[in-house]
Amino acid sequence: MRRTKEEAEKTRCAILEAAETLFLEKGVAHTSLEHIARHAGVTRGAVYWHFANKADLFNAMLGQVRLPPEQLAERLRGCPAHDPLMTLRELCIEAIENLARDQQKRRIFTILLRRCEFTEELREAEERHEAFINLFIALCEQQFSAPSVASRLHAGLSPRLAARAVHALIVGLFHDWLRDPNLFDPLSDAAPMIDASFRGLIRDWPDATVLTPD
Amino acid sequence: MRRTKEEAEKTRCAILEAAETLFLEKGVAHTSLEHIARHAGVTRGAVYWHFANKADLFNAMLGQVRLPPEQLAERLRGCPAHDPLMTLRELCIEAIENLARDQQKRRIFTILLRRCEFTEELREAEERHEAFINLFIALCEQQFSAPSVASRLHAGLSPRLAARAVHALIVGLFHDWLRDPNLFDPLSDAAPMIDASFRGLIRDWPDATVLTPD
DNA sequence: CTAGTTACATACACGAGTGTTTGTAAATAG
DNA sequence: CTATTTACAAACACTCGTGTATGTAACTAG
Repeated sequence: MRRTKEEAEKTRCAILEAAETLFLEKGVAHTSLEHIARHAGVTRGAVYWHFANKADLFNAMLGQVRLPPEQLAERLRGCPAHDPLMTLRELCIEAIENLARDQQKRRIFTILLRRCEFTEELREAEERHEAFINLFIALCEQQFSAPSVASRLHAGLSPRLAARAVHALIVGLFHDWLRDPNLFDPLSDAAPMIDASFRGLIRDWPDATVLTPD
Repeated sequence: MRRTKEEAEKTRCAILEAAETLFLEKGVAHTSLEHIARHAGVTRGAVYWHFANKADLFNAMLGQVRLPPEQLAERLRGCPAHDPLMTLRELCIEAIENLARDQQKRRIFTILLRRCEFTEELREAEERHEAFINLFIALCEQQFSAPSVASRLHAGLSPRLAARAVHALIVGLFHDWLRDPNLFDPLSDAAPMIDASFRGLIRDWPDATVLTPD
């Protein structure tokens, strides 16, 4: 019962969706291709037709969305040179808000953070993801290194350390919130928390009331 | 070739150590009890003698050390009521330093954060661990709720939010550093980063020079 | 209209992993 | 000194998962 091209594309999506659901539910290693196929209403034959193996399917799943590290790095790379800190601040807040808004991104990032073991077969995905993280940290450090910014760092802090601190906070917020979405509300709480972080790093960081007047 | 009691205890430890090594290296789900047994120089018979199954072995491995969330919660629960913030600050810094010093703790925490999928069989361990995290956050919030502290919070922040921010930073630092130990040096960098966080939360947080005069 | 291709389903071969059972030599209790 | 555990090793039975090979009906290009 051969399907038309668009029907084939639909089964491909169904397989990706089933993988997403089951990976999230039972973990990547504990989900077999048979599980995925059945959940998608097809057989393993279809899965092997569209994907080479589980790692390939995993990578395809990740490729569907831009995850926070990638998006942050991308947008930070092309950001205006003037007032680099404010841009960084807004990007961080947006990243958290976006994760809360985009359900699929949320599921996939949860899988990455809490539902998979980065063993040999998933090494490629891991390295790609870590590369974006490192890029973000580097760009972040670059923002803090601008002369107009570095001089405003609190005593005891270097641009390097400030960048690490910002990234750690974001990763921690992601991790915590994905574990328990009741811990805080990204839409209302992201800004004050990020601002608190910047305030601890930069000497004359403006008041929250100035940043969010309404 | 029956062993004496102390010899049996040694093989038990050898199995635990092998499990630790292999879990860290290849992930929990991707390590079989056969692997562990061989690495420990015994057969699966010995493993099944000392432990009921993989989950039991995993729990025993976790039970060997107090992980940061547990330790933080414990020490924070019995901390002196006066100057709660300084105590909290020092506990946070110590937690990061301890993780860097204690190799075993570091390996086991890495396994928990990056080398295991919390599926059904490991649910018990996960819930126990999360309980300590939630306890720490609650105690942390309690510190920020003390009248003498809450009034010093920056605008836009609640004790609740401050507690979440502190925990997120710590989790993020753990996560980042365990991923790449070159990102920063826990022994020298923990204090300035934690101080920066508190400075962003509390209005009159003292200078770094005051806290570390030498 | 038909040859070739596509999009799968089905079947097969194989290994790996688990849990259990049985065997056994040595330690230990009495 | 004998009986009974202990602390495993070895063997067994079973399931699950993978990868591949083969079958096949429908689509599609010419």
